[in-house]
Amino acid sequence: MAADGATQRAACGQRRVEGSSRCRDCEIRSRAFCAAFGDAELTALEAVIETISLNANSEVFFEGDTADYIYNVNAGTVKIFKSLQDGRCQILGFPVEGDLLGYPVGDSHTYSAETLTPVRLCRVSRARLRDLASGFPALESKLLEIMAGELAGSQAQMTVLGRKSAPERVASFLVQLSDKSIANGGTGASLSLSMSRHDVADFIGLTAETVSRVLTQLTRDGLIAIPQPYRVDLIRIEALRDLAAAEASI
Amino acid sequence: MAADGATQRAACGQRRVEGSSRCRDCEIRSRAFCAAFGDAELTALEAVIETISLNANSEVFFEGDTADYIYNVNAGTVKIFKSLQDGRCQILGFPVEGDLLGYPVGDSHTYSAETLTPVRLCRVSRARLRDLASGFPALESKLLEIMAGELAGSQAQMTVLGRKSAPERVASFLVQLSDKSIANGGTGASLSLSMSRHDVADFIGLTAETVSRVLTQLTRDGLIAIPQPYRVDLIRIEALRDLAAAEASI
DNA sequence: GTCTCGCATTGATTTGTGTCAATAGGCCCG
DNA sequence: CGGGCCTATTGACACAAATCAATGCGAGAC
Repeated sequence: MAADGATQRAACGQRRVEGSSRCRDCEIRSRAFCAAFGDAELTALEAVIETISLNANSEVFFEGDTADYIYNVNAGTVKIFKSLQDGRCQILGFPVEGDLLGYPVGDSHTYSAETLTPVRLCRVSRARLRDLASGFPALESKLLEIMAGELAGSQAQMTVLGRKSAPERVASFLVQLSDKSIANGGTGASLSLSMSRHDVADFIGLTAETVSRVLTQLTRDGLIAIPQPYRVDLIRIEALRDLAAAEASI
Repeated sequence: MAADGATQRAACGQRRVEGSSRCRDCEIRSRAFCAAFGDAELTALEAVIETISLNANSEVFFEGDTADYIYNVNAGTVKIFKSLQDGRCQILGFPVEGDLLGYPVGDSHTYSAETLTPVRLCRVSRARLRDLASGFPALESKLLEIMAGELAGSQAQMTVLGRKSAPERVASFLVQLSDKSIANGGTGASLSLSMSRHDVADFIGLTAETVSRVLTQLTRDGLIAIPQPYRVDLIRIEALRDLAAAEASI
């Protein structure tokens, strides 16, 4: 799903603001924060939302930037990350369609965001959203639900980063992608990665070489197959889950 | 670690419910989610809040438990953590007075919580809180703000766990404690730890031995002093900040 | 007072993962 | 079609932190 979009990239401006969008036709509305708005409120929402298209490998915002907008990913994959002085990088997540980008509170962005593939975003001014929210308590309720989900996700990832071995980390990553794919209607058995080995490594706290070695080993053990570098088939997914779930099964 | 608490539990009442509390006299109300309530609403709040006292080393709830309540720490220190099957443990944080325990959404707790010191908690039924919230949009707004702050904190910790060296991790931990102490009105130069070396290690993704070695080295280098095992004086705090802030200074 | 137990510290050694380096494959471009 | 570039893979080696082990210290029990 990643590479095909490259055609759109063409020679056009890296960031195209396409103006107001038709939220009532939006296919992912039910998965985004916009789900908080009923049909009646959609007109108000459409008035404050802009749609933006970005090429692959372009920045959305940097850590420390004033946070004037929040975004919703409409299509494509983004990486959000924190950088250290010497170039080390911790990737915090890979938001895809339906995911929120940027927090609804705070003055500035606490992480950087960069596209991995061509991406379509919805952008809303936070000031305007705040005005809207005063009339719709359901919005803050929805945002709260989203933030709580993200917090639980970060805490699971803290466990991966702080306490799991390299094979457990890679398995956790693959299972996570698989689950997300299933949630979006896929089978979860064949994954299309939109990020490099290096990005995977920066997400799970390893190096690209170690990720590569572990993937090779998992292939030898028959848990996965890698027909192309950016495609992973999960052959023995229960075994992968066992490896990933060093977690106590509550 | 859940096991040791079992001994103490027998002797004295492990959990004393002290009944409704007087929120208008509460000294930490401005730091807790209860700050969302104005003086007028305090009576309603007092009606649904219970105060609980716990000994050190007693569990508040376990990961997977049905989340009927959320809690606010009133006094003392708690640890929240996730356990792996083989006993590995990742501590997610050390909530202290003013901090929220448990999420306002979701069916069950996503982590376990255990006291490190004697603790006083406020407990609110989530169902009752939901009823209250329908009348006060400020509550969800406040909860949203709290969750966003916690999310930003987890993401900073992900960077510590995924990308920092042992000395950087220990320095990050000390600076974080110092900042929290300053925020609560202290000088931030002399810290009283309420957790063991082992707990520190489980928080920053090391072993107790490594934490001990790093602390010894920092002492030799004159950055800190350790008059007693549970007390740390930060002598050259700028140097500690430099070490911790491998972060790009935005 | 002495015994015991848990925790912190320190040392010796091992090991998992990082680092450095070389090779190979895919893709775009001229 | 060949050249350059980027990424993935693989190997050899180094090193940071884990593991294993021993000692010491302080608090509570009796």
